[in-house]
Amino acid sequence: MPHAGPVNAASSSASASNSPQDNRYDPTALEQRWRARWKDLGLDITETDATKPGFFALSMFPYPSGTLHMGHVRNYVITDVIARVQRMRGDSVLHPMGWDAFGLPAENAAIERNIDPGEWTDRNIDQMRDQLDRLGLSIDWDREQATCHSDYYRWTQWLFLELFDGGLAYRKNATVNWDPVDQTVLANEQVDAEGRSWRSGALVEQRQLNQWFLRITDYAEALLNDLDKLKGWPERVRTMQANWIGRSEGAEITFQVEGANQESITVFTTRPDTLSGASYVVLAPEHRLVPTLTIEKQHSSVDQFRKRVARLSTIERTSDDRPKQGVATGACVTNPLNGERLPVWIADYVLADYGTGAVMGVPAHDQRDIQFAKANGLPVRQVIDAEGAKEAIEAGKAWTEDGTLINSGSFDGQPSTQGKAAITDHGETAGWASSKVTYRLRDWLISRQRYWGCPIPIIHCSTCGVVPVPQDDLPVELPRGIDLSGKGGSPLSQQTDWVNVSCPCCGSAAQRETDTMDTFMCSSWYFLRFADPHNTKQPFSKEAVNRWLPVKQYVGGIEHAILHLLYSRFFTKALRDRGLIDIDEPFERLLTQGMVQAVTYRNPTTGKYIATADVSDPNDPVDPITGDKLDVLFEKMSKSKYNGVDPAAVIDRYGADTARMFILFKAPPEKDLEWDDADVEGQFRFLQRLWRLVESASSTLTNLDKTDLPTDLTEQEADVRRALHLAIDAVSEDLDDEIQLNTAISELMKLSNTITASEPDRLSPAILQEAMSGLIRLLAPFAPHIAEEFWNRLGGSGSVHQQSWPSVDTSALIQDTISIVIQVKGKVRGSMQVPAEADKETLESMALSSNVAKKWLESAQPKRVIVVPGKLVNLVP
RNA sequence: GGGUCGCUAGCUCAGCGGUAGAGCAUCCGGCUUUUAACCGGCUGGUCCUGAGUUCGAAUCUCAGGCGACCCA
Repeated sequence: MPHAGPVNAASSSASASNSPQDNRYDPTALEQRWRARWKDLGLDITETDATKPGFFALSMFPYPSGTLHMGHVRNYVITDVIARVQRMRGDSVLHPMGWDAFGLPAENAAIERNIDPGEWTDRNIDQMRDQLDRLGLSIDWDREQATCHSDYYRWTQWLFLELFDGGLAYRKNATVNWDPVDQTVLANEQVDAEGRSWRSGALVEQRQLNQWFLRITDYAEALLNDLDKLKGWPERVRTMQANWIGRSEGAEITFQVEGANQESITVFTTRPDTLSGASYVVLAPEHRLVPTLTIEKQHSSVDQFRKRVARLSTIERTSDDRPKQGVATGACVTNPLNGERLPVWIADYVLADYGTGAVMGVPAHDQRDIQFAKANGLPVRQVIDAEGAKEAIEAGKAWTEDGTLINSGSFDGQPSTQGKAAITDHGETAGWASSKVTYRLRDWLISRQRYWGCPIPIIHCSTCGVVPVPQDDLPVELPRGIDLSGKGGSPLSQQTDWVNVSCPCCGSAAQRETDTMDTFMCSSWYFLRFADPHNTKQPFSKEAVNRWLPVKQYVGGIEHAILHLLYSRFFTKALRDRGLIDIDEPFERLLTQGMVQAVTYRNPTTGKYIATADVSDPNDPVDPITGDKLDVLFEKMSKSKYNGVDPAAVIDRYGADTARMFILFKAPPEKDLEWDDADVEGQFRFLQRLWRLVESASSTLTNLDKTDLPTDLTEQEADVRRALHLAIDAVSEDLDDEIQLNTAISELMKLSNTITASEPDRLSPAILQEAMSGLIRLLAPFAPHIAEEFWNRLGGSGSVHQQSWPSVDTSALIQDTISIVIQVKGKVRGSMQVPAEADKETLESMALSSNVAKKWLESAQPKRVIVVPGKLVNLVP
């Protein structure tokens, strides 16, 4: 902040009652006072009145890092406005908060500073709860949950066992993503497009390990199809999920391997219509047949190649702009359609766990195949013809569009779209093909080789095998007070006292599972627990879930478009199939809020960021050391870019209401928001203007009770009423469907401008009462503290937050006389005042006799007159 | 390469066939011992470009440009 704040700290002795001498806006004292009052009144406690409609407003719960940042503030304030409005609209609102409290930062803090991760986390939770509280969020803290507390995670374990019982949790040996920095495996969703860990940013390696998975692929079809039901979700999130699931229709085709052994290779292809154009078959280097098929002479080059590929990430292997590499195995197969001999290669761009781990190479009609064929001297044969196809292929570009089959024997002349089914059917009859649907989605790898997570409730017994911990023995508590090094395998495996148990089945010596669960497991069901937070018999009752779920409005960051949102949808469907709940989608409406950004200064030569404080002239920023001109950018707030703004500092200076108003006004919720100190000041000034308006109104008003409106309104009074009801209409509109909190606030500004301009002391008390009562109620969800103060100063009864949302009186919108535009040939040339109910004929004759017509038509009769009642008259000469 | 979204005042955004609008900033004045704060007022627009539809286009259509995001 560049200069001292405007807040007068000396007047903080205000009491909860109206005090006339207290005429400065002092947010700090005022906000504390009202929050204490609300707490006493229990305003934020969830109503249990089952006759009211239930409304579940939920923010994505945070990781308790200990410090609240602006992104959190934006997230929770948006949800809070929605929750408060919905309460005023008469719903019973559930607005809870919790902590996604397992995870690596706690463990790393423990390793670096020798602090117990549990204590560290609890301390952070206390700090963050205090910080959140200062924002004036109407959160029901009685329902708070922390995923790292055993009264929560015992139910995470219980649900794991449910999934295990249903065959949805299983263990397998697989090639998995290994994060070398965090020393643990990761799910596919947790590796970004560049092959980096979503948390540590480290390049992920591949390892062969025995791990726990959840069978999310069983739900691939349902997760894809039900996206259509999610009308309240942003289109792009649905598209991202659909792409991630990656359904593709095609066929499996079996090629017989030549020679003595009876082996065959099955490939998956989405283009069975191009089978005649196959000029080779490629196996993933990891494919199980590679050792058997490779001929003697090729052994060493194949082995070398396999070792080299093992070091590459999936991204590196499949990226389009990288040359495709491979080696021949020396084996050959027969094309079942035309009997041709095709060589078998292995190549980096074929992945073992996608499809069958083998593909047919059709260079003319697949871009990666043509690159591979060109690099390795393999033939290219066109089998689909269309305008421009031949030329494209000759230019080295695969023709992937539809066309007509050629060079395909009896299938020649068929459209390729029909050819797909025709060739698959033919192969099905002959026994070498079958139609098949595959997905890009893989099963969810949930094992983590870390300490601070939910223990997987499994016991390994040498006689009984994998044995679930009996549900009555839950929770399997994490051992506390252990030594964490951060090196070498799962920390739990070194806790011999904890690991060694007797088998629940046979009683012989056995060992606990020492991996913990992916923290996304904990967050995949927390919304259900909020419905029934204190249940000690089960994770939640069906009745409670039916009362509150699905979440009516979910608010959070776009970064979870796939991760958390896909996992939670899967959990919901799996738990429904286990009979535990009745809903099949957890989140009815989703709002993905944009980032909070702030200005950064970067030296384009060195690439280094310069702190704002070190930039002497923001209009001409130069590097204080090198003197280079700096680039000015807006980027997400972060420590490394020196552009973070601490919410606590803003609240200290301006109060929570200003912070809320700013963050809501500055950009629509879905868009990125650029922090600007000047605009924060602007919001503070707006609240001060309201303060003065209330001051001046208080001389007229002694209470806000509704009284009868006068029958004859002055023009000014009619204007005020119209402004009020227009504002009610506009703000209400902004809260439905597409949530536009920024424009809602600008409507409040317009309304307050109109009331102020009309000189409140000249309005009759009933008009002023209606206007002020309406304005304050509209303001209440956005700036809850100051609105409460206003409500009380003007003698309103009870709390403003217990009032009903104002409703529109359409009669107030009607005007006696309105302004009508006169156009000549579509150009606006003037206007006239007419009675609101004037009909077309009247309007036409009035327009024709107007000065405007005389001036622009020059006494000529117009050929055509277009009259739009209430809007305009257009004279066309 | 494909898809989605966007381009309106210096900035952030409304408006989505019928007179281009808010907030902030700028500028000028008032108040003030000064600074800050506050008050009042005025500016400010090829609505990205081009073509089309229409009596009339920021708004609808097409083409292009630029930018963001997602996918390949």
